[in-house]
Amino acid sequence: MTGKNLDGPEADALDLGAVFRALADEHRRSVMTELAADHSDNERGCNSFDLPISKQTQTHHFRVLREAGLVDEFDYGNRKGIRLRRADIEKRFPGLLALLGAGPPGGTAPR
Amino acid sequence: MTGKNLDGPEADALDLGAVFRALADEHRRSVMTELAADHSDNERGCNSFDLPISKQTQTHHFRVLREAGLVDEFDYGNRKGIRLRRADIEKRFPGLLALLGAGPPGGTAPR
DNA sequence: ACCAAGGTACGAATGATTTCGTACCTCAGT
DNA sequence: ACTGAGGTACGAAATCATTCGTACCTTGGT
Repeated sequence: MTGKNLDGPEADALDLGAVFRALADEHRRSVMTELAADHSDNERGCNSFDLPISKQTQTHHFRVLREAGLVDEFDYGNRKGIRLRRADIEKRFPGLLALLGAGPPGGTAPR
Repeated sequence: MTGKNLDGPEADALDLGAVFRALADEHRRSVMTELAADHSDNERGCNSFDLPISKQTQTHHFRVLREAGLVDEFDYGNRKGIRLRRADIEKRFPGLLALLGAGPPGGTAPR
């Protein structure tokens, strides 16, 4: 098989608490910010995020994102990919993804 | 004096991580949801939220909300009040407060 | 069949959060 | 001046999160 889907919650079942908890972590938020910024919404290799943490910890974080319903995860045994669940997120929490762009307290347009 | 203001971060300094961390807790989120729902934005007694936790713990939670920049806190020695920093929040993270209404996974209009 | 790269499972250590007990403070009313 | 309601400070217990070490699995290539 070319890719097995690991599933998270249904679109309507996304829980705001789980979502905020997922986005509270800096590493997970950086992943989500990158995903939200790229509007092509292509599947992306889990290795392509430059996370300064061990792979075991990365496994943990990607799992949290999936269980919060923020990404779909694809397991190729060898390699893994995730894809932003943009439509589901926008449907249930419109505007949430746009917030990720407001990132650093310096703002997008300093002064 | 009739009310001393305890201060949190400036409007431009609101940190997304701190905000998400603050909103990740169920009790704090319930407070914020109530505040966001009432558009009068009046100062509100800290006692008026029916939190099922001890007062020491409430002190802790209100402090977290203030330090995240989500509310202003007013100390009357005897009694305390908080007020939603709606304008500041909307300016820095537009749409965030609206998300709090999407609360329970049942949705606002179940079938 | 072997190896290397990427990933997971399990468990442990560390760190942060949540919670409350005890003690104390402040104002309003009596 | 006393009391009661509401709040805080400090500290401790318990719980949850983050992180990684070790061991193992899977796929692709040699």
